[in-house]
Amino acid sequence: MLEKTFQPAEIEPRIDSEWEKAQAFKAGRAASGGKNAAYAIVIPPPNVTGSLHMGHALNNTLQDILVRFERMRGRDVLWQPGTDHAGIATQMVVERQLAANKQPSRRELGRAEFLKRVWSWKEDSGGTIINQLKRLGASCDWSRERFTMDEGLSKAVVKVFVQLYNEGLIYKDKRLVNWDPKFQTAISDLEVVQIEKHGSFKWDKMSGEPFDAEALAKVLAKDPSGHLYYFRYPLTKKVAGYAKDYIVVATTRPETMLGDTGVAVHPDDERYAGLVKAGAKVKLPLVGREIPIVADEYSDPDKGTGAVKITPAHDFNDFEVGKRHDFEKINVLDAFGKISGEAPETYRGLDRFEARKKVVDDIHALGLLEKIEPTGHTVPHGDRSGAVIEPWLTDQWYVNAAEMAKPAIAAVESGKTDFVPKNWEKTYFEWMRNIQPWCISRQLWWGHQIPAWYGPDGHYFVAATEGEAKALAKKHYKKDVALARDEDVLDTWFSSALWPFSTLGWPDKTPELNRYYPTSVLVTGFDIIFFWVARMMMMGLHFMKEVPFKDVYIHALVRDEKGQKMSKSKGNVMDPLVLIDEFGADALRFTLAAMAAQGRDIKLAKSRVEGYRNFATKLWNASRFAEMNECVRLRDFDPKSASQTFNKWIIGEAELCAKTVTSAIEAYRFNEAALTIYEFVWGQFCDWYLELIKPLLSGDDDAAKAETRAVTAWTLDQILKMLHPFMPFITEELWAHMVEHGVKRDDLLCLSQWPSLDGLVDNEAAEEVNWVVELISEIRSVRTEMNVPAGAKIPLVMIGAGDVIRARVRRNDETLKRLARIDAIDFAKSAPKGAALVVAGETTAALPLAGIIDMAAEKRRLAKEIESAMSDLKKMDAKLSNPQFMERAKEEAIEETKDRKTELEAEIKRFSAALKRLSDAA
RNA sequence: GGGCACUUAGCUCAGCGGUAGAGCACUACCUUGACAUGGUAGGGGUCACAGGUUCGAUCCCUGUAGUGCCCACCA
Repeated sequence: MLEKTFQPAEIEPRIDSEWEKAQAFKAGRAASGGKNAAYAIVIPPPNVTGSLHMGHALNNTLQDILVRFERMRGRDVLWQPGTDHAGIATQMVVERQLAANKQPSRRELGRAEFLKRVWSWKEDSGGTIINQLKRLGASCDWSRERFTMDEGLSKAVVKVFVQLYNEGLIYKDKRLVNWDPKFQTAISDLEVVQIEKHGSFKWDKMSGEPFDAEALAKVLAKDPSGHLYYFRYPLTKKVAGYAKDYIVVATTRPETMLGDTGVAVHPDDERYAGLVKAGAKVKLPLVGREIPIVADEYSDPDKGTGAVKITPAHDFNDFEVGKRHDFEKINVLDAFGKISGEAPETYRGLDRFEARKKVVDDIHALGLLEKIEPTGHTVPHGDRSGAVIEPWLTDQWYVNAAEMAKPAIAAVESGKTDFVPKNWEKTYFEWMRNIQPWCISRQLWWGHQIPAWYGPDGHYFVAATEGEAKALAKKHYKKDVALARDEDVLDTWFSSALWPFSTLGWPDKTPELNRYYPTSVLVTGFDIIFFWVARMMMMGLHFMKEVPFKDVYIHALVRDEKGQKMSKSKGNVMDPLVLIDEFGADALRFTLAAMAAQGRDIKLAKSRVEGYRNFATKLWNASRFAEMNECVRLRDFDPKSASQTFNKWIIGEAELCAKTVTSAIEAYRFNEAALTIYEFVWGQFCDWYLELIKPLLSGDDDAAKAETRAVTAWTLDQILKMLHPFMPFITEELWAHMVEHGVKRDDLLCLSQWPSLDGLVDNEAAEEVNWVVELISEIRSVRTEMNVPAGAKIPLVMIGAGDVIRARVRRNDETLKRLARIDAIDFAKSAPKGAALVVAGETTAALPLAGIIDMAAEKRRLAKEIESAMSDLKKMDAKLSNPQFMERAKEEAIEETKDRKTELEAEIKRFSAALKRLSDAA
């Protein structure tokens, strides 16, 4: 016997271990067939440092639905799992742990020892998220778990790097990068987040406001906070036709002036034309360097003073301007964001923000601070470190992304890869068509070390192994030399970009690679379209000559604990594991699926999860009911053999449900699929079918009873199958449980066959059941309105019933009596006196309640019914009397309107007659 | 500055060219032999606003307002 309540915590681990024992999710189980039989998804590899958050829960629930669905459809499914080494994140975790344990720091340990610690951390605690995914029910082929830094994948990374280098698609360049002074590494454009800063302080020297050093210190204490500082740069000599002996430039980053090597004005800016023509120079305050004033289109006359200071080593635009005018690039910052040796001595070693204060202070002391204006601007921050990013001049490795993007763009244009929903293509194209070189080197230790070796003169050799590099070096130098390997590692996303083929064994020609590439679909959030999807497209097309996936399903984001969308104050930040503990994995999964409408963010309400947990309980109890009534499945039961109306009806409804669910999942409309099965289970199977058949199950018609039991069992089977992708645990449990009582099953539900039902819909049966349902509902409604006690049994009189209705009533006598709480059913030509009227479609009935019911209440009810019907009728009439509607509307729309009109008229007639009778009686 | 969404019941969200839906919350009644994590019956919405297209708009188009996100720029 099933327990009375469904206990997810009790069954989930057991079911999970059964799946594992059976190796149910192993790829290649299904009968082989051609390549079309293969269905593959690679998991977006979570960080090894990660723990399951709502985004993972959603992402993996959707993948699992697809994968379980296709597995049941007989496809050979591979869901490839694994984790990402997550360069910065992991290195940070371990460094923090060292600090917490008062152990030597990373630098004190040295690279080799530190990496040993990271690996040991990874072995000990790197796998938590995998177990959390299992708790969610993710049916990955766990035997194939990969890690981006395992041997095979590292081999792929090296091969890709070397080949791209040899093809000229990877190169080394000295240019400005986004430098993170906290981690002392370069990061890519994508890892920079812009944060708005707004200043508030305003001061203008020309206004004569007093402004002393103390006031200045207060302002500066708040920086960096969005102030624009205007500095006077004195001209080296007076220029005829230019009134002042200085030029004013503005900056939000005063400390960079130490690296200024020019001033630019617009060529058409007449204010400064004389200065440019005269070849004027300024003497850079605090530094003393003489720097030129040049004309450059970059300068915008409408911004600031129209004259802009140029710091080629610390600003992306200035870098370009500097290149055009051959300005010197003076690097005034070091890797830690401190002022470097190239700046005047008094500033050296100061932190950049301390230097900022001192520069402004000193400029002010020199009388060269013209004004301070508040301004709104965005400041780049590292997405991981939160530190203010500095554009910094360094040597880094780059991928020529623009070149590699071309086939990746073409593949989406031609539909080889489709985005679902389609509008994400636009985002993809927009970024891909404006793609910048991808900086792939990181000054970290944890990651794939770049396979480049340097000779004594700095000449470098890119090769898969040190041996090969040595051979190259020998050829170059004509002798053996000592080589030093590049210290840097690759951007984590570099290895992630190879994931769809590296996990399948590439560069070896494995059977898996042949069978499962390209994969069927990638399921991911839009936040990593650029980081990951685009790069997998580029790498996949380049190395496999085929797209990595046919579809990209982009789902909504469940805003995370950072709280931008999910605000902590509202208390709507939720931990999936807590929800699983409380309501079960099935309930959480079902909730996420039901809310996964395309193109919307998901904000989760806990009550929703609770509601779907109740749904699981409902299913559980329906199964209990089946069990109690010995509804055991028959071997080779043929649903077409059913003869009872209710049975024929539910079988047909099951078919309709299965068709809708199937097509919805195929189209990635998860919410539609989930809600369809929900409605079928609760709204039809439980609310009506199980109630309708109770008389049959307790009746004496043994044949009908046997059939009904078989149909109940059969329908429950279809339900368990259809629901399984959404709620794998409870369905698997119920499926297994039935084995004891029914036909023995050899297989797990997850390996059974998806319902493919056809030709089972019986319209006559459906019509009769709909009639029964409507009549019962109407009777109940009238009972409530007439305040008939819920337990009281009352008589029912069918008014003016023809043969069809009489037959129906006879067939459903017990059902009607039971569900509408009726004690006797009679037939009459007209309603007895003092009866309440029941109208169900074309059927009229009466509840003779003389003496029980409140006549005034019944009159009010009838009047209300008439009023509402009249109002609807008016609308129908308006339509039908509109010649343009009759002329242009669709045939069905007109028919529908006419039918409705007829219906309403009949209703009004009946209600009016009833009302008249009541009034006459009174 | 460019782009993409969103605005529907008290809350969280579906939906859709032709009688507005779900979950939760709410009201009344019901411990009826599957289920109180339940049952029955209800209440609650001028589908942000203004125009337009259409026989007909919550749905399509344009605009307005508000909200959110992405990209770029920022002297």
